[in-house]
Amino acid sequence: MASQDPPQTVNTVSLLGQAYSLLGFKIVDGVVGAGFPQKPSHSAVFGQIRPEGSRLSGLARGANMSPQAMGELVDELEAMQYVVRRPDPTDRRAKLIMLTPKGQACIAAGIVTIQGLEDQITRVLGEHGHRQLQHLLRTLLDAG
Amino acid sequence: MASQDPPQTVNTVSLLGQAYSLLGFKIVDGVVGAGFPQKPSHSAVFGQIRPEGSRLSGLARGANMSPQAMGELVDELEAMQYVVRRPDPTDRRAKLIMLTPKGQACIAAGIVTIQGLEDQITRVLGEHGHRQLQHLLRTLLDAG
DNA sequence: ACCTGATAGTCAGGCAACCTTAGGACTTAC
DNA sequence: GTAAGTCCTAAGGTTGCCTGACTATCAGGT
Repeated sequence: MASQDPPQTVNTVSLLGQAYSLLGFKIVDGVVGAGFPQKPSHSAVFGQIRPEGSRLSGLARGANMSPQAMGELVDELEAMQYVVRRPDPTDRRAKLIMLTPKGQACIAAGIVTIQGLEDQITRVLGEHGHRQLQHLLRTLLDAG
Repeated sequence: MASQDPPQTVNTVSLLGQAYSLLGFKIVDGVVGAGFPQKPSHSAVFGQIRPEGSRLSGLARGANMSPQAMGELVDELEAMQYVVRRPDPTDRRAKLIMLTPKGQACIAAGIVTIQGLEDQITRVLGEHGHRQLQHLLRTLLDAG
């Protein structure tokens, strides 16, 4: 979403978008740079998959997308050997999406990358500023 | 970009993304609600077109996309009579994308909508909080 | 045991918003 | 006056999602 004001009067929404885009790419770059090739959309899986395994439909709901779209993401991650599909012992309709050791290492790299970014934000804004930013954003979201 | 932490430890990037997405949709909703149907991608044009007219290639650079993609957006806006293509008198290779009166009215509605949102943000965060949020985001972006 | 209705996953096809490659019209610099 | 660069367009591909239709399974009532 771009500004509809003259460029110098940048609005809050535009600032939010730029900051998000900047940091989002840095995360993927960091993880890819650590030797775990992936696409941005894959974080919809990595971001919420549980250690005991998650169901496709649950992942889809959590990422707010259709089960079909999530199925495609899982296909790709399975081909890259980050996850496997296993029959769910408690429900023969379902399959559990489970992380392989490689997938676990990828998530670990993601956590390291994100923590590094958070540290970087703290360095730029100061600890107080960083906390304040989070608080302001959360307040904004709660007011929705 | 989803969190790669457990859900309760939401990170800054995720917060930024949510806030951006929330507000971005509100802008388009506001303008559409004011009687100016359009797609979110069209704001890439409305957000930066100049009153004297802009060139396609300039708009494309400003929106960080290919001239071809921008051409398609302009095609759509032209079909909806928000803009017209006129030959640039100073360069016969180029065409100037110019707002029609309807396009100008649409931008005016956009400005009103954004101002309303900014006011809403101020109401939620307080004037001090809003200024602080902008300052923090700008600092973050400058540090790139 | 049987039918009904919901749920889990998959297959097929489609659409939006970008991209790259290629090329024709025109301008500017040497 | 030619070469190189810029402005736009045409054609086709990719990504990331969607809806619709289908099968297998489950859970509830009868």
